[in-house]
Amino acid sequence: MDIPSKYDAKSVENKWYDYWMKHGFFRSEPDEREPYSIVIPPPNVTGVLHMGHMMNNTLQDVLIRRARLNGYNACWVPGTDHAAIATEAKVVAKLKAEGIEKSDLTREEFLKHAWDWTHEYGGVILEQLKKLGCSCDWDRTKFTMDDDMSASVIKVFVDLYEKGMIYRGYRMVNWDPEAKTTLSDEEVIYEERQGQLYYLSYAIEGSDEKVTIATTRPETILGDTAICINPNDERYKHLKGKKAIVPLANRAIPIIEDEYVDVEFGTGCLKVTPAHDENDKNLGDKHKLEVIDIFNEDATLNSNGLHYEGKDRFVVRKEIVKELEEKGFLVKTEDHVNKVGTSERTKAIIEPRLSDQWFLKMEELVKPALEAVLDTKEIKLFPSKFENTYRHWLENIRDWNISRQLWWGHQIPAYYYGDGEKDFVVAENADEALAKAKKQSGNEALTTADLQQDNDSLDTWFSSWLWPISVFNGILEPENKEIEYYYPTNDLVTGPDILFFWVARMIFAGYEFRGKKPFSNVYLTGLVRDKQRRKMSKSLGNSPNALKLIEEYGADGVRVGLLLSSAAGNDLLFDEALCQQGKSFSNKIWNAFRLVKGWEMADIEQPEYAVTAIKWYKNKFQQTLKEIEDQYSKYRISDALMATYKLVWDDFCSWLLEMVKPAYQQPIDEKTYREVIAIFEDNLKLLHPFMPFLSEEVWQLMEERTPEDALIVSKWPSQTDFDTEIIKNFDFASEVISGIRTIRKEKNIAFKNGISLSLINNEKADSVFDTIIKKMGNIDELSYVDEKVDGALSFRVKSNEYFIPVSGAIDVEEEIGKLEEELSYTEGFLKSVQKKLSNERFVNNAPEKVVAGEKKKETDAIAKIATLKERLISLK
RNA sequence: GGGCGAUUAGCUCAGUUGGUUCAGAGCGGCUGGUUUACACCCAGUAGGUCGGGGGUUCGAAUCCCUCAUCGCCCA
Repeated sequence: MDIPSKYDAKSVENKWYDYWMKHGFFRSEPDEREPYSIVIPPPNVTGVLHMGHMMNNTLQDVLIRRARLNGYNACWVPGTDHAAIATEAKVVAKLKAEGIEKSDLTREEFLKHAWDWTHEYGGVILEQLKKLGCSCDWDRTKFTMDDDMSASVIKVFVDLYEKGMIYRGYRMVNWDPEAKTTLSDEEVIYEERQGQLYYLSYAIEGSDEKVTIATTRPETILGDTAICINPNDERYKHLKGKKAIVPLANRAIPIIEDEYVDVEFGTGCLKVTPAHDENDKNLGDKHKLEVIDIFNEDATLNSNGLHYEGKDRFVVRKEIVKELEEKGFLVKTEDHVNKVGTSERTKAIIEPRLSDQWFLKMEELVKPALEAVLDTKEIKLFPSKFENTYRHWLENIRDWNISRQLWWGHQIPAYYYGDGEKDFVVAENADEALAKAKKQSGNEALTTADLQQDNDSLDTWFSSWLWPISVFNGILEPENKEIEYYYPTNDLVTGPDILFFWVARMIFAGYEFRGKKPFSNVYLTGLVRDKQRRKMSKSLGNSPNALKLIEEYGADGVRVGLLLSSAAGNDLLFDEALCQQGKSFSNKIWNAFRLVKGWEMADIEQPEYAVTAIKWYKNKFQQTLKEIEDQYSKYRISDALMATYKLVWDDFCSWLLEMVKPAYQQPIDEKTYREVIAIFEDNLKLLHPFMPFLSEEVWQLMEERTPEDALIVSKWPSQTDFDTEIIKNFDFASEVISGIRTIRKEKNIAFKNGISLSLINNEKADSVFDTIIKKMGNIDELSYVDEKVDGALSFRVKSNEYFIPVSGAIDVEEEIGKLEEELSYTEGFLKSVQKKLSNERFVNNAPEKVVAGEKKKETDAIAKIATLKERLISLK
């Protein structure tokens, strides 16, 4: 068979993915095995794969493939999220481009467009995940707006309402004037902006006096309903009980007192606009102030805005400052940096706004969620540093505003039958609503036509917080076989940016609706950044095209590249060079396979070096496997990969294969061959979670396999005891080989020229690796001697001395120089050890083990110094 | 403004409860090497007063204090 020297990822990836799919290896159904389940963090249904997804899903695939190899019934549930604001915004923009305004459409018409859009672009991202090798159970693919998923959301809403946990309130909310909807606190991003502080002069009613206030938002003076001073502020005491006149509006407003006012800020005198500021609203409630809302829903001014009606808030800010200045109300302006809230999705500046919204009480939901993560550790966060952040958020949480003024999403199941504030019912459908409405109103004549369903829809997260339950239909049929089997799920892999949006809320939902945690472990990945530490984003254009990367480096190469430097919770500075490293690794494994595959077997005796080499590798493999298991258990996936990488590249390829390799064009004995193949197979199993395609390809090329024998469903190597002695002996031998190589290099002795080696075995080193030293160093003759060999080059490993005689004169001066350097270094080392040992307090206080270690160092150093000195004398 | 975390080799990071190797890895660098699996390779090698200062201890990258710089979360 002629195998190309370069691994060609493109030609094999689709082949194996189809094969795995065809044989249903990703499929999971409840059976007698122990389950291992993961639910995917559902990406935006119309989104495309970006680096964050790639990393996130690679990690999930590693976990799920490893679980599968470990004999679990592995189930990875894929799906997508309807992403209310983002998707609605895209559809609105698309319609606009076609000359259609959303306001010209009915809800039904708009939803039809939205569904068309979803069907056209929906699920592209899932196809991309397949290219990456993700082994999701695609038959389970869910969408947050599937009928059953929607029904779950509505049922939960009704339940919570009936429990008194959902209420309607007239509250200050975060208003996105661009999307014309409210946002939850978590969807607001605070940014520092350079602005100005305007000092405005208000006249005092019935006097010539004026008072100056400082504000960052001069346009809101039209909504002012009070001036507030601190009662402890001597400067303004005389104003108590008086009234001030709002400039331009000429309204008289009361001057109130409250300790809330910071006397240090501005002039120590505050204008109060209850309709447009959270703190002012609180003041207003406390002092029973009038509320004047000056904005429309798109943040243009309404009729309270006088002659500014219809103009945008920022246009008005400029114009009103000009007018105030012209009319003498503007005292001065100062530069001022302030934090403004912006919409996570539309980037619009958030306007605090009073409106009727739906809220979910948080107080009770938070308790079990805090306990599970911080006390019982029923749910573990990796890395644990996020526990602090989690605690802080949960302890300061406010009720969750769950209504959105959007059409794309789950419509709130509240039905109004009258104009009164309480003339509504909450029900799962119109029929039930009618029955409830009749009962509640006492009006038996009501018909469905009299009911008006709430126009708002629910926050996207109000559906995704149910995800681990609803994908198994655990809301509608709480005792079905699937939910009982797969829930709680095992691991969740997601970014820390949605720790609050999603993770915490799933924990709330899990305890509230199942009385159980939704998952046991949460692995929080870092954000993917570019080399300059900038977040990957479309606007910066610094996000590489995911599919192009796969094409260039192979899915396995990209997976390895992403995992190599992605310690949990640490940001990943993405560099394509890492994918190149992954690709090189693929090629390395490929070529190891080519080498082994090319060997001719013969009925010859197994050489001693091969016996030893294989014995060593088997122990080394076990040692590494133990390490890898430990790293997996701590979710240190990149460390597990690095350990695998070094095992395969260094120990397997560079050492084992070189050690057992037959001479050029010579056959290999059958026993060694079989053992190397078995070892190779075990390596492939360790590699499979990271590099599924390459490992399966090599596995299948090794021999004919039935589908049941495919690598993806093979058995993970089991752990056994291992002998550390042989590993130590090997390490010693490898230092000897290294010494030989160094001398060869320094003296320009080509490897093909055999040399002889003599040694004084002060260390009483085991001779078991001698045949290997001979082979790896191309040593013709290896002899044990008692005396120094004159006229030979030498090196030392611990206190052992090695001599390589060379033809012609050796450079005595150079040799002496080297020896002296080594001697002075060792003497310095001995001195520091002896200093420690002569310190009584050290000897008395340090543990015996440590003292013994130091004494051993002392003995070794003394022995080495002796050999060095003797050698020097013989040369001089 | 409040809270949390970080600062170790040119880069990205390990370093577990303070103590066996006078601090480790990968990448990159440098030097040499291609008839004999792989130059997407092999071999060898250099590189760090563990951010600064102080303290506790027989002993500190590790614990405490302080300063500096950076990041994240919240208001």
